Amino acid sequence: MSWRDVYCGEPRAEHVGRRLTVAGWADTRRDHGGLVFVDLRDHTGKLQLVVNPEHSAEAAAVAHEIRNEFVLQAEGEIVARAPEAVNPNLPTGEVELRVDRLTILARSTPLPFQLDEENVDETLRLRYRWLDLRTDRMQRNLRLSHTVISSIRRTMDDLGFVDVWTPSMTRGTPEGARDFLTPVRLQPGTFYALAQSPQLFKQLCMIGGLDRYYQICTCWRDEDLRADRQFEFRQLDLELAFAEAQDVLDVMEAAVVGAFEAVGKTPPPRPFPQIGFDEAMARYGSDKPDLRFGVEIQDATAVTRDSEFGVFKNAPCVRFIIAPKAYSRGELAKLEEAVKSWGAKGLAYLVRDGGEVRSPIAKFLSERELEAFAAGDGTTVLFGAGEEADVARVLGLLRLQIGRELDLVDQEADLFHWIVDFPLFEQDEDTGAWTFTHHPFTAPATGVETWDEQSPGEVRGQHYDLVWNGWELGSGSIRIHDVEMQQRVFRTMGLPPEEQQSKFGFLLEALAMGAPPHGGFAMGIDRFVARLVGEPDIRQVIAFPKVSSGDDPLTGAPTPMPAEVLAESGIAALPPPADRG
RNA sequence: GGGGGCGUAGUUCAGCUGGUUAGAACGCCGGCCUGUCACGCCGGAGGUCGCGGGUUCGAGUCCCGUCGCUCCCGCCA
Repeated sequence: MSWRDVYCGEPRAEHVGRRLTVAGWADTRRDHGGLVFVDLRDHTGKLQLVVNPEHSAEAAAVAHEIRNEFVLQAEGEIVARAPEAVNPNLPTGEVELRVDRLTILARSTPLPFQLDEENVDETLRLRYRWLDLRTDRMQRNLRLSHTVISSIRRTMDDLGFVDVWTPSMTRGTPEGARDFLTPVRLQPGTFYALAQSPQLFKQLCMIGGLDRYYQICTCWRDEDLRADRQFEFRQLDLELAFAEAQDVLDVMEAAVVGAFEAVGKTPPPRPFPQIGFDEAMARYGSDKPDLRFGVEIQDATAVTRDSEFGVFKNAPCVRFIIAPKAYSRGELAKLEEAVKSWGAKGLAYLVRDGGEVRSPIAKFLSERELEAFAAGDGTTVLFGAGEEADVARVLGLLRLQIGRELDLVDQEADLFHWIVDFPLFEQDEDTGAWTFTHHPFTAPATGVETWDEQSPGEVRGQHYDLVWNGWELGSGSIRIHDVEMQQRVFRTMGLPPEEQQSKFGFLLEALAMGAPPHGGFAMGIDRFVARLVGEPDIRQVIAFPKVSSGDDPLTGAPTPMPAEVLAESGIAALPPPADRG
C-alpha cells in the first residue's frame, strides 16, 4: 500500500469524484462538534478535509482527537465545494476531501512555538529546527538552495568540468584563518586540520591533467561567526588549466546567470563590469563596494594641505562624502559616535541648510576649501582625515550607513562587479612585514617577472573578487605555475627556504614537474543563495546552523572533550567551561 | 578583545515620570457548537519580569555587575 495518492496541494476541480488518499500534518482544525474541518498540509500546500459523522462515525470520532501538527492519513472522495464555500485564498479551495477513513499516524505534543508566528526567537527556532523546517520560509529556502546547486552542477557539467573529491582532513596552514584541528589517535600528539579550502589540491589536479575541476565542497574556518559566516560553509570551487583570467570570469558568470534563471529571477547582464581595486577603495572605501547608490568619496588632500584647520593640515589624507540631507546636531552626534567605534578620532562636517552653513570648522576654512567642498542646499559634507587606508575604510562604512539610513539603496537592483588589479602584497601595519593580499599562490600581473623584494607594494596580482550589491561572493586568481616565481613570492613574504620546503615542499615539487598555466575561483554558495532568496543572513539557508557563540542549540554541541580522548590524542587536558574562572 | 541592540506566560508583544493582585492576542486544558477556513461562544490553567547585587517605604521600571541571543569592529590567506 502507499501512504498517499497525491500531495495535499494537488487536488483541483478535475479530481472531483475520485477516491484519493492523502497524508500530511494537521495545520489547523475547526471542530464544530459535529462537522470537523482539518487543513492538511505538506510542502506542496493545504487541502481541506471534511469529516461528517453522518458520513463516517468512525472518522468523526478520530477527528475530535486531532491537535496541531498531528500526522494524518485520510481517505475519501474529492468533492466540489458549494459556490459560497469556495476558498479563493487556497489553490485547492474549489474542492475538499470528504473523509470516510481517518488515521492518526503520529501525535504531537503542544509545540514550543507556533509555525505561523513571525519573529520567533532564532535560538528557539534552531533548538526545534525540525519544526522550523516545516514553515513555508524554510521549505522555500532549502528547496531553492537545492535548485541553485543543481543548476550550478548542470552549468559545470555543460562546460566540461569534472567533480573531483579532495580531502577534508589535511595539513594545517598557519597563515590565513584559524584551522579546526582533528587529533589523530594513531599518532598521539599529531593533528589534521579541516580544509579551509581545497586550494592546493585543485592546483595539483591541474598539474595532474584534470584540466577542468570543480567541487561544491564544505570548508571550515575557526573564526568568529557573522551574518554571512559560519564555521563550516559550502563553496563552489573550480579550477581551469590553460586558462586566462577572462576564461575564469566567463565560467563564473555563466554559473551565476544560470542560477538566476533556475530560480526564475532576471539575471544580471553579462559581462559583469570590472572595477580596479584602487578605484574601488578611492570612490567607495571598500573592496566590496555597494554600487546601488552614489554618495561617492571625494579627495580633498590637495586643498587641505595648506588648511588653517590643524587636523586637515596635518593629515596625510583628507576625503569627504556628501550626504543628501542637512543633518541635525543630534544626528551628527550619532554619526560621530559611529565613526569613533570604527576607529576614527572624530567627525568634521559642514551642513548647508536653508542658505546657512553650520559647521564648527567653517571658521578655519579658506574660500578655496569651501569651494572644494561645494554642495547644494540640504546637504551635509562629512570628512575623514588621517592615514589613507583608515580614511577610506571609515568613510566607506559611513557611506554604507548613510545609504541605509536615508534609504538611498535601490533594493530592486542586482549589481554584479568584478574587483580586479589587487596589490599582490600588503604590509603589516605593526611589523612592517610584507605578506600576500589574497593567498601566496596568486600570479603577479601579466609581464611582471621580478620586483624589489624589499618593497613589493606596487606589484599587482591577477586576482579578482566577485561582488554582488556589496557582498563579497568569492574570489579567484590566475595561479603561479612557475616554481621560481612561487619561490620569489615566498621569499618576498619572508618565508625562509627551509620553511618553504617544510610547508609547501610538495607544491614546489609539483610545480617543477610540468605545471600548466591555470587559475580558478571559489564562491560562497550559502551567501549566494541567501541573497538569491532574499534572506539577510546565511543561517536561513542552512538546515542546521550554529549561533554566533558557535553553539548548536539543537544538539548542544560542542561538548567537553572526554578525558580518554585527550589521553589517547596526547593533548593536555583543559578544564571544561563550567570549571573555568 | 571592543562597541550597539534585545531579554516580561509555551509563543509574539504591551506595561507611562518607580506605586494595589503584572496584562493582551495566539497556543494549551475543559464544555457547547453540522459549512468553517485566523470558525464561534463559555470557562480554566499557566509568570523566579534572564540571573545576581544595589538605591528606595516600595523596582518589570532606576543603578552596577553578569549571562544569553543578535548586529557591527577587530579577525575572516
